Amino acid sequence: MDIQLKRGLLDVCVLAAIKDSDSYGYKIIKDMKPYIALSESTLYTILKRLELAQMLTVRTAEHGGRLRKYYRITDRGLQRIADFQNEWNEMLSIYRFVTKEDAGNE
Amino acid sequence: MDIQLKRGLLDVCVLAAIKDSDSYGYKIIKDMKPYIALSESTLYTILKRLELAQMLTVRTAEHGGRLRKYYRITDRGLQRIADFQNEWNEMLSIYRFVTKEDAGNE
DNA sequence: ACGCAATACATCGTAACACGAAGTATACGG
DNA sequence: CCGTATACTTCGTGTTACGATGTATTGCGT
Repeated sequence: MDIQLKRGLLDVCVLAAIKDSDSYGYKIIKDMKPYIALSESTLYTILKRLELAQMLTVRTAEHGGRLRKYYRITDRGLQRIADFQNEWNEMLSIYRFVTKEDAGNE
Repeated sequence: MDIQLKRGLLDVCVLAAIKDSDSYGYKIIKDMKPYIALSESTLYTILKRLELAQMLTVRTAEHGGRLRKYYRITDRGLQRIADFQNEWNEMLSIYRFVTKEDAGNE
């Protein structure tokens, strides 16, 4: 998928990936992979950005003798997902603009 | 609309704006405005990029004693629009991933 | 015991890109 | 003659996705 198109989707996708239950970096990448692939460096950048925007909180916990960072979505993060649904409607209107046939063309 | 979300849409929108008949900068901006707003500096950057990618051709013509650059879409540009329809399907699947309710939540 | 893949997170430099600001120049209405 | 619309251009900046690279631990096969 085109990298430019991904840009607006990635943040929301990461939020969606932790929406139902806390998750951590490696798992988020795996969960998102079937829908949208992203590299580790990208993910951790996004997670930091979302934390800064207070759309998620971080908690460090031990798992199998190793430290993991668990991410939990906040109300603000949930709101971001809700906002995305509105943006989707705008995108739909743009989609129709792009794909509309010339009048009298068919 | 979120700037990141716009990024993947702008190129295709500009192509769509000149698809049915040749157009020029100022008019393209006006035609797109109801769907997606963009500044002049952005538009001319995009037009240059699309020309480089051979998705449109440029022709300078006089109009009312003033020079105008008219842009015409090429086959490659039309193909880009067709490709966008496939990308849209990918986006739809991402949209469903983002907005799906937790199983057993309702 | 040793190596190697998988797990897990972090940092750095780069290139693409949208935008505001500012500039240039002409047409036209009041 | 002045302001607004038209029309295109250039420059600097901030955001961002990514590859490359590094660090460290677990667990499995042999």
